[in-house]
Amino acid sequence: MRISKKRNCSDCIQKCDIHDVLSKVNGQDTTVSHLHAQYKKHDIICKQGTEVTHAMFLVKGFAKMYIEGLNNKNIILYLLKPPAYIGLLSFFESPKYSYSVTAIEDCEVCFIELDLVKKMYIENHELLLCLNKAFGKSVSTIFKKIISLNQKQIRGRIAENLIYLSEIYSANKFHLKLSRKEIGEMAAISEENTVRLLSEFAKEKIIAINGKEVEILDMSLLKKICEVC
Amino acid sequence: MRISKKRNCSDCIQKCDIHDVLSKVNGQDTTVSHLHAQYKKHDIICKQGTEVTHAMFLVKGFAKMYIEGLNNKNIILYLLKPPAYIGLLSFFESPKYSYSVTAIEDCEVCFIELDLVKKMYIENHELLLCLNKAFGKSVSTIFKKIISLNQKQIRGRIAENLIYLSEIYSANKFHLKLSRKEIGEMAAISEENTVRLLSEFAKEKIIAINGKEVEILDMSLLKKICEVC
DNA sequence: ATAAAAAGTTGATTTAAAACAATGTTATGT
DNA sequence: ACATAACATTGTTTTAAATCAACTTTTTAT
Repeated sequence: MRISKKRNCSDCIQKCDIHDVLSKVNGQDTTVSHLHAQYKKHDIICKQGTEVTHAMFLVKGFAKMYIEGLNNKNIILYLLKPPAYIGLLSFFESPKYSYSVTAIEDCEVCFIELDLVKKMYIENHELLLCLNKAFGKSVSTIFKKIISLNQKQIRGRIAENLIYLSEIYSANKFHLKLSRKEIGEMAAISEENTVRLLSEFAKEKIIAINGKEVEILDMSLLKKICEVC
Repeated sequence: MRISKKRNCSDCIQKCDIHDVLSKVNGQDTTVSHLHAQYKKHDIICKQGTEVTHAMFLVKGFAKMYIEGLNNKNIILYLLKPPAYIGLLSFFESPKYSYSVTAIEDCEVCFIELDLVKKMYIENHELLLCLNKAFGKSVSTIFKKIISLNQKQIRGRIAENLIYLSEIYSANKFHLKLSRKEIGEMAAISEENTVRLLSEFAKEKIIAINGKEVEILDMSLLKKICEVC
């Protein structure tokens, strides 16, 4: 973590739900400020097993949300794309993070006092519904992940993750911020197998890959592979 | 599902949080009644993909909570022991169940109008915290499950589940309501391997098994196997 | 009481993926 | 500019678990 400084909500490039709520309550010009922190690539934003001290909101930059497993092997559940709540799953009465979040590129995170969020969560119906909805969505995504990781073959899992990355970047051609190892961690696959499968897909003209540049050439076939394997 | 009839909360053998809250608000004698339904073993209490219509509370009998996967293979996340909320995870703004719950023995379930729960959830701080806490706990359990299913060997996973069953039944000797196939589904293992491993443990005098009767003879060794594999 | 279905078990083979080893390429630090 | 570390790739072998087949036992239905 690098620079940390207080920033007024009205100066923020993102307008989170909390800001929206405060705006409605206090008028357009809110005087609330929160700590904003800058993270460089590979910096840990929150660490599994540590105590929750703030609600966090990703303002800028992508991050990965993962569970730290055995033998230094992680499983990446999903990527966080701004604007997004970080650590939301632990907001619901869990004193410690049960997963970690790490920047995969330079990020900016807004730290909101937990007490303020809790107070507003209880007092504001709209915010409560909003946060709960985001939460519920995370959970159902995780259930699908469980089935995928356990019941699909690695080829289908890599295909699935390529589709996911395409959706996250809203493009069929994108620049990866993840290493091969990390792509593998998204699918619970070894790095060597990840490379092999990516090469296979390239050879089959399903994707084109050049270093970190990836382009999906045959999305419909990728989707078929995803369903069948 | 068999018999369904309205039952007054004060007549219920369990006193859920909602009853507790209503008691405090309206005095000890609440006139609220909810539909109670009886389920036989194997009856589906809620089905993945169907719409949430009520909040449900398990009053009597054990049930399994599972995700329906590919090729008719389920993964059982955990067992529900009364008193317990059913379908709580879908209460948080998910219109459809993302998992299923099925009775593993005769069960009684209380159906609470969703609107009532939502109203009380918003109006009552204590209930909100209570439900959120139960929810957060489910989620962190699921994360551990993900690591276990993906990173442990099947021997460790079976050991882990035997320990879990012992905890659920609060005894080192218990009568299984689950089939071998279902035990396997708790650990994402085939039925044949499940039987093999149970036989191995019996052979090694770690457990004694006689049909559905299971007794854990060496809990500390089981825990070691669970950690190492 | 009996037949059929479901569940449990055992043995053997196949398969999918990890693991291991070695080499090459790219990025980073000095 | 160069050395080192990190990342990527390729080839091969090993391993863990699934799958398949066949049989036995238990439970359920008639």
